[in-house]
Amino acid sequence: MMHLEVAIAAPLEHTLTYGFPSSENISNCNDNAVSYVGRRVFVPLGQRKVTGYVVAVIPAEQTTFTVRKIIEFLDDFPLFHDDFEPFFRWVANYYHYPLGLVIQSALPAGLTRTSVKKLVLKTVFADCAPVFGDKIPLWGEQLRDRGEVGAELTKKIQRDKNSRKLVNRLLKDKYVALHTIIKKDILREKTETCCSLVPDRIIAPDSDTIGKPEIIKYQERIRENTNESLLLSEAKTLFFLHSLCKTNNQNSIPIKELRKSYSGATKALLSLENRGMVTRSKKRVYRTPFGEQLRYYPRPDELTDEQQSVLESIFPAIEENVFKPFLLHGVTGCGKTEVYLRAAEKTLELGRDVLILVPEIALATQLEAHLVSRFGDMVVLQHSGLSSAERFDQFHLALSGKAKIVIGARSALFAPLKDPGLIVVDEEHDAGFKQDEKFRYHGRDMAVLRARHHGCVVILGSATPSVTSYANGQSEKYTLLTMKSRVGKRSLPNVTLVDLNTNEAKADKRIIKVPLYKQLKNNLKKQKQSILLLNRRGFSSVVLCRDCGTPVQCTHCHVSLTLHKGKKQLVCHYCGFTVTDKTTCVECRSTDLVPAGFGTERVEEEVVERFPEARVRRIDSDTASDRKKFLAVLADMHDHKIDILIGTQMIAKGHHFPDVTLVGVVWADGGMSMPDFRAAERTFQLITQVIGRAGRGDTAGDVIIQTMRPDHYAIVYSRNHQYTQLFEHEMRLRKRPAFPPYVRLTALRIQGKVEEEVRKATLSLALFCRQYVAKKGFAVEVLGPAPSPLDKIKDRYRWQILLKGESTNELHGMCAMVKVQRKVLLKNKCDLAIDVDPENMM
DNA sequence: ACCATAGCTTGA
DNA sequence: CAAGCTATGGTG
Repeated sequence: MMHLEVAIAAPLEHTLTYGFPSSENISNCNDNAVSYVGRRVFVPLGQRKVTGYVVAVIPAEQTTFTVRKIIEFLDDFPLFHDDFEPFFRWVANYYHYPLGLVIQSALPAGLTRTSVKKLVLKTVFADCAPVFGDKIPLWGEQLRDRGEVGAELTKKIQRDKNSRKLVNRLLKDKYVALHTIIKKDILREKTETCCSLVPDRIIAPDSDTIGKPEIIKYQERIRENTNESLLLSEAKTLFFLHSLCKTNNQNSIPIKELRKSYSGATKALLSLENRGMVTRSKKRVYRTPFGEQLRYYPRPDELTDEQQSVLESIFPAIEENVFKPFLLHGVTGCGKTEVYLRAAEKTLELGRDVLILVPEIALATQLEAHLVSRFGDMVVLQHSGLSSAERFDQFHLALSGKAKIVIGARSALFAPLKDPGLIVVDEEHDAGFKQDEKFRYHGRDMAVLRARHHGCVVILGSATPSVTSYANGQSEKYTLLTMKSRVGKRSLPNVTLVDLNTNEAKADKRIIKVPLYKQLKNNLKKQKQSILLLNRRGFSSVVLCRDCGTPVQCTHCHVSLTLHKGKKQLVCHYCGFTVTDKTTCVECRSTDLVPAGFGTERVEEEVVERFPEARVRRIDSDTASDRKKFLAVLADMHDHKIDILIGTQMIAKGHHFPDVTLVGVVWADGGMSMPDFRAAERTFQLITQVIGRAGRGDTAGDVIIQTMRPDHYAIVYSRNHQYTQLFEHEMRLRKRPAFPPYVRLTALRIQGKVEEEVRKATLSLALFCRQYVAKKGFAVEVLGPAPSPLDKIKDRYRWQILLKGESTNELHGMCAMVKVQRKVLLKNKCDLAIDVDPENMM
C-alpha cells in the first residue's frame, strides 16, 4: 500500500498524506509508467475540497493516523518533472513560504479547483419573506427571483455580519440550504475540428490548378475508380482538401481552413463522411501570443572579438554539463544579446533546453523577436501580459518538450523545461526580479539556484551589475566576463551635468534649463530624436494648501496625492485612490491649492509649449496602460514619428533606437534621498542605462543630466562610465555599518488595520528576536522595530524589523522560530510577512 | 439558560 | 484559507 504526500494550495505549514482514490476514479491513475509526483489532485480538507499537488509517494506504514482518500486526480500526467520537487521544497523552505502555494504560483493561473457554496431556496419564497422584514437585500431578491444565490455573492454575504445572521436564521428553519458546488477548472486545452482523407480510399487529383473543368474531370475519375457519384460540391471539397494537405504537408486540415478556401465545404463534408471518404478528428491547437508582427533579426556572420572570447569561456562550461555561474558585465550596446543567442544555439545542439529571464515584459518583447528570428517555434513566452489561456498553452508546450526555449519575466523561472542546459538572466541588477508581495522571491537568485539544481550554466548579464553579484564575481563565486567596447566601435556619449543649484538655474523657474533646451533645439533641427527621462509620473508630485501649507494626502495611505492634470484628478500611486482636482484642504478647508514638484505630465506640458514644432509623446504607466499601447509607441519611435519622447524608467531599459542622439535626465536626484542603502546604486544603474540609449546609431550621442547634487558619487561615476569605481565606493560604504554583500538581510514586515496593535506586536516580536539572539549567541543584529518609511498603505499600518547577519543558517533558524511564535506574539491581529533578502526597504 | 460572536485551532 | 470549536460576555 502506498500513500501520497500532498502539498495543499493553502497556507499550511506542512504537507498532508492522502490515500489513493476509490476504484471508480482510479482509471486514469493506474498507469505506472506515469509518475504520480507532479500531478494535481482534488482532496478533502476539513469540510471543503481543495486542490493539492503530489510531491511524493510514500509507504503506507509511515502513517499513524487515518488518511482520507483523494477525490480524484485532476491531471493524467505531471505538471512538473519529478526532479523538480526537491527544488520546490528548497525554495519553500528558503523563503518561509508554504510549499503548496509555491507550486501554485509556479503553475499557470486558473488550475486551482476549489469547492464553493451557493445558497439554494428550499420552499416558496413567501414562506421566508417575513424573516427579511420589509427591506429585502440584493441577494434576497436573487433568492426570490432565481431560487438561488450565486457562489460569489454567497461568499460575500457570509462575510457581512448582518447578512450572515439572516442566512443563519433561514438555514435553521430549513428555508434555504447551502449547496457545495465544485468550480470547474477555467482553463482547458483548445481543440479544432480537422478533417482528413481516408488512407485507402485516396484518389489524388491529377492537376494542381483548381478550376471548374479540373473538378469535373476529378468527379469523373472518382466515379470510375470507386463507383461513388459525388456532387460537384463534394468533388470540389475533396479537391481542396487534397491540395491543402499537399501544400501544408499535413494529413489533416482544420475545417475552418478548408472553409476559407471553399465556403460550401461544410455540407459536402457531411456526406463525404457518410461515404467514408473523409474522417473528422479533434486536434489540439496552441494559442500563441506571437500575434503581432515581430521584427526579423538575421544571424550576424561575424562576432566581435569580445563576443568571441566571452563565448570561448562559456562554451566549454555548457559542454561540460556542470553548474557554472557567469557574470557578464558588458557596457550598453556591446552585443550581449548575441552572446545569449550563441550560447543558446550551443545548448540546443547538445539537446538541452534554454531558459531566459528578463525583468519586464517590454524587454521580453525585444528579446523574443531575436529568439523567434533564430529559433522559430521552439520558443515560448511566459509573462503576465499574456491571457491566461495563452499562458496555459505556452506552459504545456514547454512541459511536453515541444518547445525548448522559454523566455519570460520572473515567474518563467519555474517554466517546466525538462533539462535546462543554460539559464540566462538579463539585466540581472533589475529590481523587477524581486516579487514584493505574497511569495517574496528573487527571480535572479532562484535562477542561480535552479542552475545548480540542474547542473548547468547560468549567465547573469548586465551593464551595471548589482553590487552583490559583482562581489560574487570578485570572490570567484561567479566567473566574471567583461565586454568593454560597443558594437561597431560606437563611442560612448558625452555627458554634461547641469547643476540645478547655481543662481542662474534657480532663477529659471522652468523645468528644462538652458543647456538642455539648447541641445533639444539643436537636435530637433538636425532631425534627430531625443528622450527625456523623469522617474515620476503625473503633473505634480504634491499639491500644497497655500493657506496652511498642508499637502493633500491620500485617505488610505500616508503619502501625498499626485496631480494628474489631464484626468483632472489627484491620484494616490499606492492604492489608486482618487479625488477631483477641485478638492479642499482637510486642515483649513481652503480651496487655494497649488501644485508643487513635477512629474512627466508637467514636463510634457512644458516641452509642448516650448517646442511647438516637435512631435512629442509621453510614455508611462498612465499612457501605456497595456502592452499593445506601449508597443505602438515604441514602434512610432522606431519609425521616427516622434521627435521627443518623455517617460519614466520604462523607456530607459534595453530599447534600441538608432536615431536617438540626445538623452536628457530631467532630475537625477529622485531616487537618491530614499532611506535605502541601495539608493545610490539604483541611481547609478538608471543613469547608466539611460546614457546607453544615446547614440546607438552612427552618430555619437549626448546626454545631459540635470541634478541638484552634481558632486554625488553615483552621478559622477555614471557620468564618467566608471562602474568599478562605483562598486568599490559602495563596498567601502557597506562595510560599516554592514550591509549586503557583507551581511545578509531578512525583513520581518508587520501589517494591520489598528496602528497601536501593529506597534505593540512589532515591539514584542523585536523583543523576542533580541532574546533569542542572546540565548543562542547568534551573530545577528536586530534593527528596529520601526515604522516602514511608507508607514500606512491601503489603510494598513506597516512596521518592520530588520535582521542582519552573516550566517544564512542563523537567520533562517530565527525565522523558523518566529513562525512558531507568531500566534503568541502577534495574537492574530496583524499579518507577518518574512521577506528574505529584501530589495525594497520602503 | 441561551445565544451570538470573536478568537483560536486545525486540516491527513 | 475556511470551518468548526470554544470561551466569553451580554441578554432575558
